[in-house]
Amino acid sequence: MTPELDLSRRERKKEETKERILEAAFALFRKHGVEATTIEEICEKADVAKGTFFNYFPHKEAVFGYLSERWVTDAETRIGEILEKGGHLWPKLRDLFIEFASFYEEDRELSKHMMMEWTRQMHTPDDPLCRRWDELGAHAVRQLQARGELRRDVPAERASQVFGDVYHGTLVGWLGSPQPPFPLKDELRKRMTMVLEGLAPPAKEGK
Amino acid sequence: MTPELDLSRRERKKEETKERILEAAFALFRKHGVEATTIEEICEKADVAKGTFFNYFPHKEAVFGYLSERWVTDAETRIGEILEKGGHLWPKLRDLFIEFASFYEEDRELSKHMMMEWTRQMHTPDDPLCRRWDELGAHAVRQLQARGELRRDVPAERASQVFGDVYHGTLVGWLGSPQPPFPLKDELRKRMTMVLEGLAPPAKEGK
DNA sequence: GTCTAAAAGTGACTGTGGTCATAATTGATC
DNA sequence: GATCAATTATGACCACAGTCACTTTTAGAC
Repeated sequence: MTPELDLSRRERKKEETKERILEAAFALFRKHGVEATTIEEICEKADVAKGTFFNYFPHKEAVFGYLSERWVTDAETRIGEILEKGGHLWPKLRDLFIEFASFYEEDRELSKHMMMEWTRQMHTPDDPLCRRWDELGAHAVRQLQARGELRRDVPAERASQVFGDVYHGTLVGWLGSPQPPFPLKDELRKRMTMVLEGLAPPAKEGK
Repeated sequence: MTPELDLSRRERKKEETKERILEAAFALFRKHGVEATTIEEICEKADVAKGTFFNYFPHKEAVFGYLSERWVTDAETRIGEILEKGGHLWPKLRDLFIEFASFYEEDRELSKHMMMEWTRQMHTPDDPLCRRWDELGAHAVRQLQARGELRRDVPAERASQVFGDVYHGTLVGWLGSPQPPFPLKDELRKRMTMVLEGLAPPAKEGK
């Protein structure tokens, strides 16, 4: 999770400072809420000057980019593992994404802010993280197509975007739904299945 | 567009003030950009005190809620008109939404902020505008189902949400795509068609 | 007209976000 | 060790967002 390997002292210190800021920020967010936490409080807890915070993050909510980054990295790893193995991909991919939803169920408020920040990043042309996410999705869809689990006549990018939109939209809808919210994982499964079935390849006689 | 009908003087003045603030805000947004415009500048141009601004909007970007409101109202009207008439609904609905995309093409920066604000509203439980939007979508889908243009075995709410997610996701993707962006309307048509075809009712022998 | 309560408007005030010139630290070179 | 350039840290500083106690306006009641 923290690849410190063989960095110079300077680089290590930099990592440490960033880590301290992140830890302080999330601890305070969880304790007092995101809105109620000021950057100065984060800095005090992390024992750095205010200016230092801005050397690492352009604004308070940008620390949520760290969560997105971890999220995407995890997804890359887990999807990579699934693609290596044989058998039907779809049920595994679907269940993986449903499993990932646990993260959102854990802390709604934090998740809302992470989502807002993710959306902000989406509005940034050529954001590297969004790029990675897009490529990951397209890659997965190409594999589904290669194994005959998805129609081959739709561009992988488009199909992947549609899946992503539905996944993302469901999460946002859930985060905004009044308490108690609808069952997230169940709804995710149903919507994703709905979309997949619409993109299923034409049935062949055999099997 | 401005239903002044028979309001008391007080109500008329209130409307006027709000209108002045909105006009001033959008004029400045277009001239100097949203970030660069301060609330104080908006107030000066609108000739109101700063406190007055906050009587109408909780923060600067909330003025974009006005655009969303108009957007949804327009959609309600236009969709209502379409539903009243006969014939195939889908091509008309699809073209309507594609036509609505013109709004986003007109001013990308403004659209980004409107989208961000819309997303923020989505995170607010029981936001009345989001409710209206949801109900409108579900209603339209129910009509599609009633006329046999969409499978009847999927809940209208779910299908509507999926359409909404894809529409919204495509717009966000377009707003964040590097210049020159991909052709928005073309992509919208293709993605929406893709989803609809996946939800088409099983073909009957006749026709 | 006067009186009153409620609504709308006001701007001085305050706390925070964010900047930037400067200081301190690092590691490479001699 | 001394010197230097590049990187990182600092906190005084300023502009702005947002609040709130107060003033003004409005629309009835009499």
